Formats: sequence, structure tokens, C-alpha cells
Amino acid sequence: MQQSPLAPLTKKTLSDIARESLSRYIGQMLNAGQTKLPSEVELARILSVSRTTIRRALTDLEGKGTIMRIHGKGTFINPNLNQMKLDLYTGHDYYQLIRKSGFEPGVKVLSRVVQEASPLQRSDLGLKEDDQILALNKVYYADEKPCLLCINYFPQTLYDWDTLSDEVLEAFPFELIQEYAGIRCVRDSTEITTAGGNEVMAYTMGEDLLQCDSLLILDSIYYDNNNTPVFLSKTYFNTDYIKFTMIRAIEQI
Amino acid sequence: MQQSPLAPLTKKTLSDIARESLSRYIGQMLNAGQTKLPSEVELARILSVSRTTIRRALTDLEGKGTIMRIHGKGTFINPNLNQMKLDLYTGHDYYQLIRKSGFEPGVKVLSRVVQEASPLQRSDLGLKEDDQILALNKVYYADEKPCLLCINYFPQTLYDWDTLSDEVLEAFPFELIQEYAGIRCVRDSTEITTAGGNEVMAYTMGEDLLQCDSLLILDSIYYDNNNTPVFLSKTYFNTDYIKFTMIRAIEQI
DNA sequence: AAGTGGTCTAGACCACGTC
DNA sequence: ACGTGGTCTAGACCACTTG
Repeated sequence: MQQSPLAPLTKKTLSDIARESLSRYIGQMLNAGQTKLPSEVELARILSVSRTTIRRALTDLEGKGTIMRIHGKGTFINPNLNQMKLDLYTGHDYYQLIRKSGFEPGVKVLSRVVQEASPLQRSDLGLKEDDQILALNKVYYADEKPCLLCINYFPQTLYDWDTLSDEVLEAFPFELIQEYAGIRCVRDSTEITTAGGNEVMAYTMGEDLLQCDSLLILDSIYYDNNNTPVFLSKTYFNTDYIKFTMIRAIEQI
Repeated sequence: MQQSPLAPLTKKTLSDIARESLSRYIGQMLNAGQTKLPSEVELARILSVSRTTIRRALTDLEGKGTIMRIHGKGTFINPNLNQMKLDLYTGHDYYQLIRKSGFEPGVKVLSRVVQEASPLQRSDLGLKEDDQILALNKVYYADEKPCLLCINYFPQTLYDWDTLSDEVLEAFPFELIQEYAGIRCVRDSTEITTAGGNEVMAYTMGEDLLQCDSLLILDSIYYDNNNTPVFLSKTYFNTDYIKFTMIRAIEQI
């Protein structure tokens, strides 16, 4: 069932390459104390691509909060860039999240339990009654202090999870799913709620791992490219360590 | 100082119109039990626009979670559309937010206080020492139960706020700022954190208005089109009433 | 092979800001 | 008047899915 461990099939578009090139350029500009980027036509000429491609790259960077475009004036580096640490939209990779927040990341598998799927989980995953799921509890550390708790719910039928060691299960769930079940997840649907700090104790054998009075919760359903639900995840963030930031355009009426 | 109350300057692009038309069409499809949209070239032909314009409209709808596109197969209505109530990216209008959550919205001004700006507020707003701000506390109701608390911080110099009644101040801060200060805000920078339920009591005269053990906090800085900070807002959400949802694409490595 | 969405191009025109 | 970003077009080719 295992796929080839080779080649995660990197396939970059021209605008991806342009975006990365622009990112590097912006880093140099910051060091040089500059704030205004060349015009779009100028960038297109320099990089030898069409203006459309440049605009796509710039739109991506704008969405990430790296730059700001002002109609009639130009494109500028976001002056608050240093404060813009994490955006929700690329918040899947907890290791990067913790590192970008300025801490040294770590992870440990707390427990793995095969259990009956709840009615809501059955509905989310399209399971039948009596179907079982593997609940995988992981805690992530920032500078060796627990900062987030993540629970993944995999359908038991996806793979024979017992054969995998804790070390393997510490990887990202996407990678596990792709590597061992041969399924590639391409999107998720995530709900944002909160909870009191004591809610996670049930998952940590009564131990108050995340010592804070409130938690940010992201509840996600992950889908493959056929829009079939693959697995669930529920993550509790201590927002003392992990602060998400975003740039929002205000819709004019 | 007051601007003309006429004409909020609606200016729709072709893709905006196409998006709205598609939205209505999708509503009809849902009633008819259909899930697959016509192809992009077909839609472009029907609406007499270029495929680029259609794709822009579809990309907007995809970002809002209305539709899902599958390469090689087609464009489909998101089967979970009914559950996708609120997205963070259009979360400025609390009245709509509450209504979309299935409640009847209401609002009340709790208090308005002129006070010294804190060092952080001065930094965010580019104020000088000793500059004062107006702190405007508002509570929003869902079916007459308090569900969110919003505090706006306006620089005192923007307008003579004392001349405005509580009823006027119940409007959206953008509208206030545009109407009375003649400034149009075009974007914000927002940080997401959480707090225990008792944190808001300081703003509500000791009364526990939002009765819950944890709160979602959005801290925003609003900017005009010159990227100048205009005002701040801090909003506490009771996530029992207001649940945000989002669709995220997973970056392939 | 046919149909679908994804990317890219070259060029046009518009709207906004500055001089 | 000029430079900038914003929108739109028509057409080409590519990548994925299905028959």
C-alpha cells in the first residue's frame, strides 16, 4: 500500500517562481531600508514574464500580508511585516508555525486510541455505524513548553495503524495519509471556536498541559481532490504562544 | 465636515456582477437539487464575458466556500454550503454576522470614554504622547442575548464626538469615520487571540454580559488607502453564537 | 479523444494619484 | 500629462479526468 517515498511531485508555476523571487528581493529591500517596489510593468520586464503573471505573484504576497498595493501610487512592503507572523491560511504546518513564532518546536505523541466514531464524526467522514476511528493525540512544544494540542481522527479502514511507531506518527497527517494510504488531501473546511483552558485535560490524562485560561480551537475536515472527506483534526492553541494575524480588505458597499 | 449622505459610490466590476449572477443561479440549482455548474467556457458564452472574468468570479465564490473546483472534472456547489455560515474575511459587519448565524441582531452603546492613549495604542495609531482617544464600548445581541462586545478606539482629533448621539454611534465605525471624518478605510490588520470569559467584565461595569468561559478576540488596526492607521477595534466573540468557518487550500510541498 | 479546469501571454482600456 | 495599479479580452497551451 505504501507509495514510492521519492519525489513529492513538486510542480511550480511561473507565478510561484516569480513570487519566491519577489520574496527574496523584498528581503534585500528591507535590509536596504527600501519600501517601494518597482512597478508591475517594470517587474514583468525584469523577470521576463507577462504582467498577469507578476500580478498573480503580487496578489499572493498581498494576501499573505507581505506587501500592500495602492492604486495610482505603487506597491509597497507592509511596514508591519515583522509583526505579521502567522496567517491562518497556511496554518497546517505546526512546526513552521511555532518556529515563525520565535520558538524551538517539538512534538510528542501522547496517545493513540482506536474507538467508536461519534455520530458527528460519522457524518463528517461518511462512515457507517460501528465504524471505528484512530484518535491520535499529539502535543507540540515551543521551547519545550506545551503550546498546542492536536487530535487527528483517521478512519480505521485507511491503514493498519498499529504497524506504525510513534515516531512515524509524529509526522504531519497529510504526509502520513499520502505515504501510507496513498491519498492526497487538497483542502480543508475549518471552524473556529474557543474553550476554557481546562477542556483539554480530558485528552491529556488529566494533566493540565496547556496552562492557560482559554484556548483557540480549529476543527477541520480534510478532503481529497474528489471532495471526499479523509480525516478530521481538532487543534487547541494556547494564544500566548501562537498568535494568528491576517490582512482583510474592507468591502465597499 | 460632514460628507454628502448620498451615493455610497457603488462601483461594480464585471466579475462582481458575474459573481452575483452566479450566486443567484447557484441558489436556483440548490432548489432543483443540482450540484454541477456548467463549464467555464459555457458560462462565459452564456454571460457574454471572457473566460477570465468568469474565472475571477468563480475564484471569489471558491474563496467564500460556495463552490469547489475539481481539475478535469468540473465546478461543483459545496455540499456543506448550508454549514458555511461566516467567514472571517467579511467579518466586519456584525449585524450581518449575527443574522447569518440565525439570530435577530441588536446593538447598544454601553459607554463612551475619552481617555489617554496607551503606549501600544499610540504606536498603532501614530499618536503623540498626551494624545487622547475616544473609547466606544458597544454590545451586540443575538435574539436579545449578548453575543459580542466591541470596543472602538478613535483618535480624539478625528471629530468632535461629543456632538453625536448614542444612536448615531451605533453605526459601523467605517461609516462613522467616512461620514464625519471624511476618511475611507480600505483594509485592516487583525490579530486573533482568546481570553477567559471574565476578561470583558472590566468593560461592562462589572456585569458579566457575555456569559461563557472563553472568548475569541479580534484586534484590528484599520487603514485608509494611504496606509495610514485610522482607528482600532477590539472585539470579543462568544463562539457559542458566532462561529467562523473557512476553506483552506493545502499547499503542496 | 474529448471535456474540464489551470496557467500564461500580449494588448487594450480604465481609475486613481501626483505633478 | 504621466505613471501606477485594476479590469477585461481573445487566444493559446497544459494537466487532469473520463469514456
